[in-house]
Amino acid sequence: MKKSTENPADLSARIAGEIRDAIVSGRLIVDERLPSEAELASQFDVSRPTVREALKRLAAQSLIRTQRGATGGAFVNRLRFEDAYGQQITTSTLLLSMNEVSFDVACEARFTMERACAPLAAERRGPEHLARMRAEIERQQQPDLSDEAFCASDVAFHRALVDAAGNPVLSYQLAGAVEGMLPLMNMITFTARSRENILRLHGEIAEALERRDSGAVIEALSALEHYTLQLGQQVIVARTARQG
Amino acid sequence: MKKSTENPADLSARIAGEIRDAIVSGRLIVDERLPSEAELASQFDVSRPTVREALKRLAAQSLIRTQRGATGGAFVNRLRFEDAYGQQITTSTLLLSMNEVSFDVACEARFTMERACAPLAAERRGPEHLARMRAEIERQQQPDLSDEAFCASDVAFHRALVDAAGNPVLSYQLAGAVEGMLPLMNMITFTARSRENILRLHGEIAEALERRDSGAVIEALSALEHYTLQLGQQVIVARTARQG
DNA sequence: AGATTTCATTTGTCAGACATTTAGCAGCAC
DNA sequence: GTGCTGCTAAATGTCTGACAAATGAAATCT
Repeated sequence: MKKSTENPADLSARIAGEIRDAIVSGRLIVDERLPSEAELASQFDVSRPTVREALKRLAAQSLIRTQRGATGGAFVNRLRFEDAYGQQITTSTLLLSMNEVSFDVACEARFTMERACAPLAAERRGPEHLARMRAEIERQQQPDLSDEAFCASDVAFHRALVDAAGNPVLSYQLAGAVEGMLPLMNMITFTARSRENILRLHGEIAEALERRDSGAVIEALSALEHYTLQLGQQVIVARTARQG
Repeated sequence: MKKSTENPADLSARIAGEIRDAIVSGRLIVDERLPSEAELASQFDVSRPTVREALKRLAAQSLIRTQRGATGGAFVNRLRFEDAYGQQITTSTLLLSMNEVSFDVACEARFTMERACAPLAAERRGPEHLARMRAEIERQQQPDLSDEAFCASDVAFHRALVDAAGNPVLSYQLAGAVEGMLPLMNMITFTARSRENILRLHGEIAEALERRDSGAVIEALSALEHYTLQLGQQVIVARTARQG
């Protein structure tokens, strides 16, 4: 009952773990101030640099924030979605880029979840969501758009679709799944023809959402999944050829 | 173009950011060894403790691992799902427990994603998944089971369902959504009657999955969502009453 | 009373040292 | 030559002590 994690870890990791447990279990509540570094050092019977390493670990996970000065110190951070987004995206990106996950699997997961959002989005979408989607469609029509900008706009489009579901947890999960695929998507060369195909499907999605026709949204998303998979295959082939 | 993050941050945060960018962008590849702490200190023109704080930040995100000894050092870590799970669960748990997300919203997100797994699971489920689910159902029937153990078994049951979809990214996302709700679920007092209801639905899910009837799985999951929401409401009421 | 100064507290950073771990090499015995 | 032993060097882990910078609050002056 004394130490939650296994023994032979680094001191700073152990201390970070103990404080993390205290936060997650609720023994330390939001905005509560932790003891000063010197006090923690004496409590855990270690030096201040060791305590600092532990605190930096927690700061990296956005569990605490620090403040300098007389009334400063380390405070339990109220985890915000923006903070969680960043970590989620970093993690997803790495899982993909390190080949731990294939493009196909990531693609399937992404569109599976996105389709799951369709019924909610069809029910709850507001005019602002339609406007955002239409704006991105318009941008995607500009012929002098770079491939990277096209990808970014594509992400924004799907982001609007997911946000229309009105559930921040879904938005958060999808952010990782969609933006994590960005690096690979950015390797795709979008021909005029492929842009045309994508644009047509985006248009269908927007229209279906306006009609609150979730079935049509799902259908268009499935078509888009199939097409994205095709485009992704080309990148995979090119990449493995270069590596081999 | 020189520094990706804003200027007035801590040195250790800036250094961690630069190394993180190098990893995410692929300039540092998996299992590559970073320069020693002393070399990094001289490269960034800071002291070794500062470098160490930066490295601990990265270690907290499982981006690097360190090894002591002659050929030791910091190595770019191949991010594994197990590592990602832990962080995902911690993050989800905190988002919920800090009231940043309501139980209803989390519940909706969870079951929405879980239903999305149903078609894949119905198609790909193997005997081992059915066996795991049946084992958990059996455990849940034991009348002397504590509420916490019942919850844990419930999580394991749904975990098996999601794993049956055969997509590790979905498993990863759902792990956060489901296990993040555990602390709140653990506050529920499961009466004999509520256990009976849940067990019946679990049985329906397992049977439907065996028949590869995704429609029936989705139906049972929706019923379970509705019932979970009811149980959750009681907890919310109790909690706000205690706080107010 | 209000403005200014001083001060104590706390985090941020640095320098240097020692402990510990670990791989590789040299040397010795067989 | 082979195999074991011990040494050595390199690297991380930890400690001590110190100073810099920020910041709020108390003390002081006008």
